[in-house]
Amino acid sequence: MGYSIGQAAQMTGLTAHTLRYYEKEGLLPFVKKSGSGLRVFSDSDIGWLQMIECLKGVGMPLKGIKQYIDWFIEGDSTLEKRLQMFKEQKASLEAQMAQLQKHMNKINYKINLYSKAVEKGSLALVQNDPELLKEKERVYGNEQH
Amino acid sequence: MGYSIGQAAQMTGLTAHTLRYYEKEGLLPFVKKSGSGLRVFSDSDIGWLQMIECLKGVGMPLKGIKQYIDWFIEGDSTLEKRLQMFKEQKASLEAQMAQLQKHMNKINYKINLYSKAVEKGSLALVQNDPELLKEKERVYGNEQH
DNA sequence: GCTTGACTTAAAGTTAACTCTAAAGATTAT
DNA sequence: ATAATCTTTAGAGTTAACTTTAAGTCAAGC
Repeated sequence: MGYSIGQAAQMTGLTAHTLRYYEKEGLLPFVKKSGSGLRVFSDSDIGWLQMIECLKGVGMPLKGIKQYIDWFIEGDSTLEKRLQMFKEQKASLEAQMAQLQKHMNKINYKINLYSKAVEKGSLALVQNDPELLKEKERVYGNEQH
Repeated sequence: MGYSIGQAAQMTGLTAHTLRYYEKEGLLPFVKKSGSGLRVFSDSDIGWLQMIECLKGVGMPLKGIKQYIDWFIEGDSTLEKRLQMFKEQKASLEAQMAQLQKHMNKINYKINLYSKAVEKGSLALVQNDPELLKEKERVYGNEQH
Protein backbone atom coordinates (compact mmCIF):
# COMPACT_ATOMS: atom_id res chain seq x y z
CA MET A 1 0.00 0.00 0.00
CA GLY A 2 3.09 2.25 0.39
CA TYR A 3 6.24 1.71 -1.66
CA SER A 4 9.77 3.08 -1.34
CA ILE A 5 11.34 4.77 -4.32
CA GLY A 6 13.36 1.61 -4.96
CA GLN A 7 10.24 -0.55 -4.98
CA ALA A 8 8.40 1.89 -7.22
CA ALA A 9 11.40 1.85 -9.55
CA GLN A 10 11.31 -1.94 -9.75
CA MET A 11 7.56 -2.01 -10.33
CA THR A 12 7.73 0.43 -13.23
CA GLY A 13 11.07 -0.46 -14.78
CA LEU A 14 12.34 3.08 -14.23
CA THR A 15 15.28 3.98 -12.01
CA ALA A 16 14.99 5.79 -8.68
CA HIS A 17 16.95 8.62 -10.31
CA THR A 18 14.35 8.92 -13.04
CA LEU A 19 11.50 8.95 -10.52
CA ARG A 20 13.11 11.85 -8.64
CA TYR A 21 13.65 13.59 -11.95
CA TYR A 22 9.98 13.13 -12.86
CA GLU A 23 8.94 14.50 -9.49
CA LYS A 24 11.18 17.51 -9.99
CA GLU A 25 9.52 18.08 -13.37
CA GLY A 26 6.10 18.07 -11.76
CA LEU A 27 4.95 14.67 -13.05
CA LEU A 28 4.39 13.13 -9.62
CA PRO A 29 2.55 15.71 -7.53
CA PHE A 30 0.72 13.09 -5.47
CA VAL A 31 3.69 11.24 -3.99
CA LYS A 32 3.79 11.69 -0.21
CA LYS A 33 6.80 11.91 2.10
CA SER A 34 7.31 9.94 5.33
CA GLY A 35 8.11 11.72 8.60
CA SER A 36 11.83 11.36 7.90
CA GLY A 37 11.49 12.75 4.36
CA LEU A 38 11.44 9.49 2.37
CA ARG A 39 9.10 9.27 -0.61
CA VAL A 40 6.15 6.90 -0.21
CA PHE A 41 4.54 5.76 -3.47
CA SER A 42 0.88 4.63 -3.37
CA ASP A 43 -0.84 2.28 -5.82
CA SER A 44 -2.38 5.34 -7.38
CA ASP A 45 1.10 6.81 -7.90
CA ILE A 46 2.12 3.60 -9.65
CA GLY A 47 -0.97 4.01 -11.82
CA TRP A 48 0.11 7.53 -12.72
CA LEU A 49 3.52 6.22 -13.67
CA GLN A 50 1.90 3.68 -15.96
CA MET A 51 -0.13 6.43 -17.60
CA ILE A 52 3.05 8.49 -17.97
CA GLU A 53 4.74 5.52 -19.65
CA CYS A 54 1.81 5.22 -22.02
CA LEU A 55 1.90 8.89 -23.01
CA LYS A 56 5.67 8.84 -23.29
CA GLY A 57 5.35 5.73 -25.44
CA VAL A 58 3.07 7.47 -27.92
CA GLY A 59 5.63 10.24 -28.27
CA MET A 60 4.37 12.93 -25.91
CA PRO A 61 7.15 15.02 -24.36
CA LEU A 62 7.31 15.25 -20.56
CA LYS A 63 6.05 18.84 -20.77
CA GLY A 64 2.86 17.68 -22.47
CA ILE A 65 2.38 15.00 -19.86
CA LYS A 66 2.80 17.58 -17.14
CA GLN A 67 0.15 19.70 -18.82
CA TYR A 68 -2.27 16.78 -18.60
CA ILE A 69 -1.46 16.29 -14.92
CA ASP A 70 -1.94 19.99 -14.24
CA TRP A 71 -5.33 19.82 -15.96
CA PHE A 72 -6.24 16.81 -13.84
CA ILE A 73 -5.37 18.77 -10.70
CA GLU A 74 -7.33 21.77 -11.94
CA GLY A 75 -10.45 19.58 -11.97
CA ASP A 76 -13.63 19.22 -14.02
CA SER A 77 -13.26 22.61 -15.73
CA THR A 78 -10.54 21.02 -17.92
CA LEU A 79 -12.45 17.89 -18.97
CA GLU A 80 -12.79 19.07 -22.57
CA LYS A 81 -9.10 19.87 -22.84
CA ARG A 82 -8.16 16.44 -21.58
CA LEU A 83 -10.60 14.74 -23.95
CA GLN A 84 -9.18 16.80 -26.81
CA MET A 85 -5.66 15.81 -25.82
CA PHE A 86 -6.48 12.12 -25.87
CA LYS A 87 -8.19 12.48 -29.24
CA GLU A 88 -5.08 14.14 -30.64
CA GLN A 89 -2.90 11.39 -29.24
CA LYS A 90 -5.16 8.81 -30.86
CA ALA A 91 -4.80 10.50 -34.23
CA SER A 92 -1.04 10.75 -33.81
CA LEU A 93 -0.90 7.10 -32.81
CA GLU A 94 -2.86 6.07 -35.90
CA ALA A 95 -0.45 7.99 -38.10
CA GLN A 96 2.52 6.40 -36.36
CA MET A 97 1.14 2.92 -36.81
CA ALA A 98 0.50 3.52 -40.50
CA GLN A 99 4.08 4.79 -40.87
CA LEU A 100 5.48 1.78 -39.06
CA GLN A 101 3.49 -0.50 -41.33
CA LYS A 102 5.13 1.15 -44.35
CA HIS A 103 8.54 0.67 -42.78
CA MET A 104 7.63 -2.94 -42.11
CA ASN A 105 6.85 -3.47 -45.79
CA LYS A 106 10.23 -2.09 -46.80
CA ILE A 107 12.04 -4.19 -44.25
CA ASN A 108 10.18 -7.31 -45.32
CA TYR A 109 11.28 -6.60 -48.85
CA LYS A 110 14.88 -6.27 -47.67
CA ILE A 111 14.68 -9.54 -45.78
CA ASN A 112 13.38 -11.21 -48.89
CA LEU A 113 16.11 -9.61 -51.01
CA TYR A 114 18.96 -10.41 -48.65
CA SER A 115 17.73 -13.94 -48.03
CA LYS A 116 18.05 -14.63 -51.73
CA ALA A 117 21.35 -12.77 -51.92
CA VAL A 118 22.79 -14.86 -49.09
CA GLU A 119 21.64 -18.01 -50.91
CA LYS A 120 23.36 -16.98 -54.12
CA GLY A 121 26.31 -15.34 -52.34
CA SER A 122 25.79 -12.11 -54.26
CA LEU A 123 23.52 -9.11 -54.08
CA ALA A 124 24.09 -8.06 -57.69
CA LEU A 125 23.01 -11.48 -59.00
CA VAL A 126 19.68 -11.12 -57.25
CA GLN A 127 18.85 -7.41 -57.73
CA ASN A 128 17.32 -8.01 -61.15
CA ASP A 129 15.21 -11.04 -60.33
CA PRO A 130 11.95 -10.01 -62.06
CA GLU A 131 9.85 -11.32 -59.17
CA LEU A 132 11.73 -9.13 -56.69
CA LEU A 133 11.57 -6.12 -58.98
CA LYS A 134 7.80 -6.41 -59.07
CA GLU A 135 7.60 -6.59 -55.30
CA LYS A 136 10.02 -3.71 -55.00
CA GLU A 137 7.88 -1.49 -57.16
CA ARG A 138 4.87 -2.39 -55.06
CA VAL A 139 6.58 -1.63 -51.75
CA TYR A 140 8.80 1.31 -52.62
CA GLY A 141 8.47 4.00 -55.15
CA ASN A 142 11.66 3.37 -57.05
CA GLU A 143 14.77 3.17 -54.91
CA GLN A 144 17.97 1.26 -54.38
CA HIS A 145 19.53 -0.14 -51.16
CA MET B 1 19.52 13.19 -62.63
CA GLY B 2 21.67 15.48 -60.43
CA TYR B 3 20.19 17.51 -57.56
CA SER B 4 21.58 20.37 -55.48
CA ILE B 5 21.58 20.03 -51.72
CA GLY B 6 18.54 22.33 -51.61
CA GLN B 7 16.63 20.15 -54.07
CA ALA B 8 17.61 17.00 -52.22
CA ALA B 9 16.44 18.64 -49.00
CA GLN B 10 13.07 19.44 -50.52
CA MET B 11 12.69 15.94 -51.95
CA THR B 12 13.35 14.25 -48.62
CA GLY B 13 11.83 16.73 -46.19
CA LEU B 14 15.19 17.18 -44.46
CA THR B 15 17.13 20.45 -44.29
CA ALA B 16 20.35 21.14 -46.19
CA HIS B 17 22.02 21.43 -42.79
CA THR B 18 20.88 17.96 -41.86
CA LEU B 19 22.10 16.52 -45.15
CA ARG B 20 25.57 17.96 -44.54
CA TYR B 21 25.45 16.59 -41.03
CA TYR B 22 24.54 13.14 -42.35
CA GLU B 23 27.40 13.30 -44.81
CA LYS B 24 29.79 14.24 -42.04
CA GLU B 25 28.55 11.25 -40.05
CA GLY B 26 29.32 8.94 -42.96
CA LEU B 27 25.71 8.28 -44.02
CA LEU B 28 26.10 9.64 -47.55
CA PRO B 29 29.35 8.25 -48.93
CA PHE B 30 28.09 8.20 -52.51
CA VAL B 31 27.26 11.89 -52.97
CA LYS B 32 29.54 13.45 -55.60
CA LYS B 33 30.92 16.99 -55.75
CA SER B 34 30.83 19.32 -58.77
CA GLY B 35 33.96 21.01 -60.07
CA SER B 36 33.35 23.98 -57.79
CA GLY B 37 32.82 21.75 -54.75
CA LEU B 38 29.01 21.70 -54.67
CA ARG B 39 27.29 18.47 -53.68
CA VAL B 40 25.43 16.70 -56.47
CA PHE B 41 22.79 14.23 -55.30
CA SER B 42 21.83 11.38 -57.66
CA ASP B 43 18.54 9.45 -57.66
CA SER B 44 20.40 6.68 -55.91
CA ASP B 45 21.45 9.11 -53.18
CA ILE B 46 17.80 10.09 -52.74
CA GLY B 47 17.03 6.38 -52.44
CA TRP B 48 19.65 6.04 -49.70
CA LEU B 49 18.09 8.94 -47.88
CA GLN B 50 14.71 7.22 -48.03
CA MET B 51 16.24 4.05 -46.61
CA ILE B 52 17.88 6.14 -43.88
CA GLU B 53 14.49 7.66 -43.06
CA CYS B 54 13.00 4.19 -42.83
CA LEU B 55 15.68 2.90 -40.47
CA LYS B 56 15.54 6.07 -38.40
CA GLY B 57 11.77 5.68 -38.28
CA VAL B 58 12.00 2.21 -36.78
CA GLY B 59 14.29 3.57 -34.07
CA MET B 60 17.78 2.78 -35.33
CA PRO B 61 20.41 5.32 -34.24
CA LEU B 62 22.50 6.99 -36.94
CA LYS B 63 25.48 4.89 -35.87
CA GLY B 64 23.59 1.71 -36.63
CA ILE B 65 22.57 3.07 -40.00
CA LYS B 66 26.16 3.94 -40.74
CA GLN B 67 27.14 0.39 -39.85
CA TYR B 68 24.69 -0.88 -42.47
CA ILE B 69 26.11 1.50 -45.08
CA ASP B 70 29.65 0.43 -44.22
CA TRP B 71 28.61 -3.20 -44.65
CA PHE B 72 27.04 -2.32 -47.99
CA ILE B 73 30.32 -0.75 -49.12
CA GLU B 74 32.28 -3.74 -47.87
CA GLY B 75 30.32 -5.90 -50.31
CA ASP B 76 28.96 -9.44 -50.48
CA SER B 77 31.06 -10.70 -47.55
CA THR B 78 28.61 -8.86 -45.25
CA LEU B 79 25.36 -10.16 -46.74
CA GLU B 80 24.57 -12.29 -43.67
CA LYS B 81 25.18 -9.40 -41.30
CA ARG B 82 22.85 -7.17 -43.27
CA LEU B 83 20.17 -9.86 -43.41
CA GLN B 84 20.53 -10.35 -39.67
CA MET B 85 20.21 -6.61 -39.10
CA PHE B 86 16.96 -6.42 -41.04
CA LYS B 87 15.59 -9.43 -39.19
CA GLU B 88 16.36 -7.73 -35.88
CA GLN B 89 14.69 -4.55 -37.05
CA LYS B 90 11.64 -6.53 -38.04
CA ALA B 91 11.42 -8.08 -34.59
CA SER B 92 11.89 -4.70 -32.94
CA LEU B 93 9.22 -3.23 -35.19
CA GLU B 94 6.77 -6.00 -34.29
CA ALA B 95 7.35 -5.34 -30.60
CA GLN B 96 6.86 -1.62 -31.12
CA MET B 97 3.61 -2.14 -32.98
CA ALA B 98 2.29 -4.42 -30.25
CA GLN B 99 3.20 -1.81 -27.65
CA LEU B 100 1.52 0.94 -29.61
CA GLN B 101 -1.63 -1.19 -29.85
CA LYS B 102 -1.67 -1.48 -26.06
CA HIS B 103 -1.29 2.27 -25.75
CA MET B 104 -4.09 2.68 -28.26
CA ASN B 105 -6.37 0.56 -26.08
CA LYS B 106 -5.64 2.72 -23.05
CA ILE B 107 -6.19 5.90 -24.97
CA ASN B 108 -9.46 4.63 -26.41
CA TYR B 109 -10.57 3.89 -22.88
CA LYS B 110 -9.67 7.43 -21.84
CA ILE B 111 -11.57 8.89 -24.76
CA ASN B 112 -14.58 6.87 -23.75
CA LEU B 113 -14.19 7.90 -20.11
CA TYR B 114 -13.70 11.58 -20.81
CA SER B 115 -16.47 11.70 -23.39
CA LYS B 116 -18.91 10.56 -20.73
CA ALA B 117 -17.33 12.86 -18.13
CA VAL B 118 -17.72 15.85 -20.45
CA GLU B 119 -21.37 14.89 -20.96
CA LYS B 120 -22.05 14.73 -17.23
CA GLY B 121 -19.72 17.64 -16.42
CA SER B 122 -17.86 15.54 -13.85
CA LEU B 123 -15.17 12.88 -13.87
CA ALA B 124 -16.03 11.54 -10.40
CA LEU B 125 -19.67 10.92 -11.39
CA VAL B 126 -18.53 8.70 -14.23
CA GLN B 127 -15.56 6.82 -12.73
CA ASN B 128 -17.76 4.20 -11.14
CA ASP B 129 -20.02 3.49 -14.10
CA PRO B 130 -20.01 -0.37 -13.99
CA GLU B 131 -19.77 -0.59 -17.77
CA LEU B 132 -16.62 1.54 -17.79
CA LEU B 133 -15.11 -0.35 -14.87
CA LYS B 134 -15.46 -3.59 -16.80
CA GLU B 135 -13.76 -2.07 -19.83
CA LYS B 136 -11.07 -0.58 -17.63
CA GLU B 137 -10.24 -3.94 -16.12
CA ARG B 138 -10.04 -5.42 -19.61
CA VAL B 139 -7.73 -2.69 -20.93
CA TYR B 140 -5.57 -1.90 -17.92
CA GLY B 141 -4.46 -3.96 -15.05
CA ASN B 142 -5.88 -1.86 -12.28
CA GLU B 143 -4.97 1.80 -12.43
CA GLN B 144 -6.33 5.28 -12.03
CA HIS B 145 -5.95 8.37 -14.27
C1' DG C 1 29.32 44.72 -62.02
C1' DC C 2 26.49 44.33 -58.12
C1' DT C 3 23.26 42.20 -55.26
C1' DT C 4 20.92 38.19 -53.72
C1' DG C 5 20.72 33.79 -52.35
C1' DA C 6 22.65 29.09 -52.24
C1' DC C 7 26.62 26.90 -51.10
C1' DT C 8 31.25 25.77 -48.45
C1' DT C 9 33.84 24.54 -43.87
C1' DA C 10 34.72 23.98 -38.93
C1' DA C 11 33.08 24.44 -34.68
C1' DA C 12 30.08 25.90 -30.99
C1' DG C 13 25.29 25.74 -29.11
C1' DT C 14 20.70 23.54 -28.23
C1' DT C 15 17.18 20.29 -26.52
C1' DA C 16 15.08 16.42 -24.22
C1' DA C 17 15.52 13.10 -21.13
C1' DC C 18 17.97 11.32 -18.46
C1' DT C 19 22.31 9.87 -15.53
C1' DC C 20 25.76 10.48 -12.31
C1' DT C 21 28.24 12.49 -8.23
C1' DA C 22 29.05 13.75 -3.55
C1' DA C 23 28.08 14.10 1.01
C1' DA C 24 25.06 13.13 4.41
C1' DG C 25 20.94 11.00 6.85
C1' DA C 26 17.71 6.76 7.44
C1' DT C 27 16.60 1.67 7.66
C1' DT C 28 17.42 -3.21 8.04
C1' DA C 29 19.84 -7.53 9.18
C1' DT C 30 22.75 -9.78 12.34
C1' DA D 1 24.94 -1.36 17.85
C1' DT D 2 27.14 -1.64 13.91
C1' DA D 3 27.74 -2.76 9.08
C1' DA D 4 25.49 -2.76 4.81
C1' DT D 5 22.15 -0.83 2.11
C1' DC D 6 18.86 2.64 0.81
C1' DT D 7 17.45 7.29 0.43
C1' DT D 8 18.03 12.35 0.57
C1' DT D 9 19.54 16.89 -1.86
C1' DA D 10 21.60 20.05 -5.29
C1' DG D 11 23.89 20.30 -9.11
C1' DA D 12 27.00 18.80 -12.83
C1' DG D 13 27.60 15.71 -16.85
C1' DT D 14 25.97 12.83 -20.83
C1' DT D 15 23.92 11.48 -25.30
C1' DA D 16 21.72 11.77 -29.78
C1' DA D 17 20.45 14.40 -33.31
C1' DC D 18 20.34 18.14 -34.81
C1' DT D 19 20.87 23.55 -35.34
C1' DT D 20 23.17 27.72 -35.57
C1' DT D 21 27.10 30.69 -36.31
C1' DA D 22 30.91 32.74 -38.58
C1' DA D 23 33.46 33.69 -42.31
C1' DG D 24 33.84 33.09 -46.65
C1' DT D 25 33.04 31.19 -52.04
C1' DC D 26 30.07 30.74 -56.13
C1' DA D 27 26.25 31.54 -59.61
C1' DA D 28 22.10 33.89 -61.52
C1' DG D 29 19.29 37.93 -62.38
C1' DC D 30 19.00 42.84 -63.45
